[in-house]
Amino acid sequence: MGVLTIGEFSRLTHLSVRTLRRYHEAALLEPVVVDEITGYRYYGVDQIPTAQVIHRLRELDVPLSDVQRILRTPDPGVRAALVADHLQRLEDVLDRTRAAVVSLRRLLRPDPAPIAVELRAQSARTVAAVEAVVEHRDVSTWYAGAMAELEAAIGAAATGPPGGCYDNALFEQERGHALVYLPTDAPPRTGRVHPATLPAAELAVTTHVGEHDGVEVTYGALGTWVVENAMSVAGPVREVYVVGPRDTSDPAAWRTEIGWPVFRVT
Amino acid sequence: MGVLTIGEFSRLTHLSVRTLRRYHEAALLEPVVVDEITGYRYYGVDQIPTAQVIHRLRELDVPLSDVQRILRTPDPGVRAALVADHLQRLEDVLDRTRAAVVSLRRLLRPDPAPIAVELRAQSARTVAAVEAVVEHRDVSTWYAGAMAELEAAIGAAATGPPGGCYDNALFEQERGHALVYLPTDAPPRTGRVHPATLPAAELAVTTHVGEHDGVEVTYGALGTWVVENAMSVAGPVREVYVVGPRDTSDPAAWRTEIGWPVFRVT
DNA sequence: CGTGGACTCTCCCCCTGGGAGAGAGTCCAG
DNA sequence: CTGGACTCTCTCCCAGGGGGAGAGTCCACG
Repeated sequence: MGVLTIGEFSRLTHLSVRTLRRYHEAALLEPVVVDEITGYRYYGVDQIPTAQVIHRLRELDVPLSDVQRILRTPDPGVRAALVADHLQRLEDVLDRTRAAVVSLRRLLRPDPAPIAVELRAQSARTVAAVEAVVEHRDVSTWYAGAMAELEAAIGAAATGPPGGCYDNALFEQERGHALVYLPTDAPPRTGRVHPATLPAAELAVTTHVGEHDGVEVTYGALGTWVVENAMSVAGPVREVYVVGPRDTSDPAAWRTEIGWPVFRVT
Repeated sequence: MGVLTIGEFSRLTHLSVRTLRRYHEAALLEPVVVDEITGYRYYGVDQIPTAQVIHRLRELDVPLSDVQRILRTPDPGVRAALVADHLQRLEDVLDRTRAAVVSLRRLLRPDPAPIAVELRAQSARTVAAVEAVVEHRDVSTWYAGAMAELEAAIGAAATGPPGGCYDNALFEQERGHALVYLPTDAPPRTGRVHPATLPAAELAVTTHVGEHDGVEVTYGALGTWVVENAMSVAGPVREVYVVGPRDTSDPAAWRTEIGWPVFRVT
């Protein structure tokens, strides 16, 4: 009478018995009754909607811990916000997927267009910057926010195109230090914006043309050039968005200057 | 000279040292030289593009084994086909994601609209069918192909709307048996199309209105009804696409009849 | 009132694709 | 020649399950 064995509940919810046991263990979906002697789990019909919510969230790759947090939230408004948050994250994943596809297509094209590389002794410069340790997957969101803040603080007082400086760890591991800047004569200190000094460095510089998504391919070509010219790379890479979405909405016209700190090897 | 330690190669490719070691172990990306005494790995500059391809494929969640297959394929055409295959799979994932979002929104709506359920003693019927054991994620693709084949074989001779019969395992585990059919008087046997008999069953039937994506919610409601009426569910579920994309392109008008085999419990 | 088959329990090991750290060995520039 | 940076292998950990073994339980039918 309204009480179901795990097998019945499994059939009704399209969740496997094993998965239900795991959800019990994770305190995500607890049976209404657990027989103390036999250990048998018994579920109630009213748990079906909850099970379905879990099922859908899992299909969206929401971690179990976050599912739990969502379920434990009583306020429907807050709950909807949490879900919306995850949907936003899904959007980001989608963006990265698109970027990877673009890169991949470029990589599979048989013509490795030669690139022009220039060695440049970059002296130190002070700029208005926003910096943080960010997750790799959040970079694009973070960049948008940081750049908006910079634009608001500097705006027309910028003395050149924006740029960024990204730690290697950001690419290799899940998180790393990132800094974006706008050059200006008197960097203010408001909100996250503050003055920062980009240290002097010997840079190998090349220009990537087109959407930013395919930039990894150019990185590879630049790296190859560096090695073949008896040098090695170091330090955080630098990018200057010479022509970007600020300037034109046509991605094909975008130009990104990539600078990689190098040092001569014997 | 053109030979890089793992650390240098890591910096150039934006793959972590650990990951490079794993790719070596998996025979995905083997260093050009491995020092027999020290075990040090040394990579060549010419391996950078390969590393980048791996990196992008992994971002698209292509399993390492498939990455290996792609890399081992010498013919660029075949290779492009393999990649296209994975991009298709990505599309499917996207579809499922969309479906999950739709379901989720429906689930989070506070009004659980009551459903009309009818108990029906369905007698056995013979139909023209296509059946297979399919992966859950491939269901939609498979369905489209199977239904196209059925339409080609039966076409106007169909005596009713198409339907399907899906094993529980298809939902609970990763794969399961699926059957789609078109009713007709004299089922032919061509290609994958063959006559099949849907066994007699006592069905609890309800109608799901709207896109098929939200159907799981209706399943839950139907299951609840069944249990609350002192019955239990069994066997593979049956769906009849009473009004579907065959009939109108307006998803809001689609009607799917869901039939769940039931039996009375004492 | 048995009993047999279906169901369920727990426990352990497996998978993928990594991350973290220990402890020892190696490379090379100053 | 020495110290610091780098690299080696090894083991353990994570999520989110799948698979199976071996034992215990439930229940309908005879």
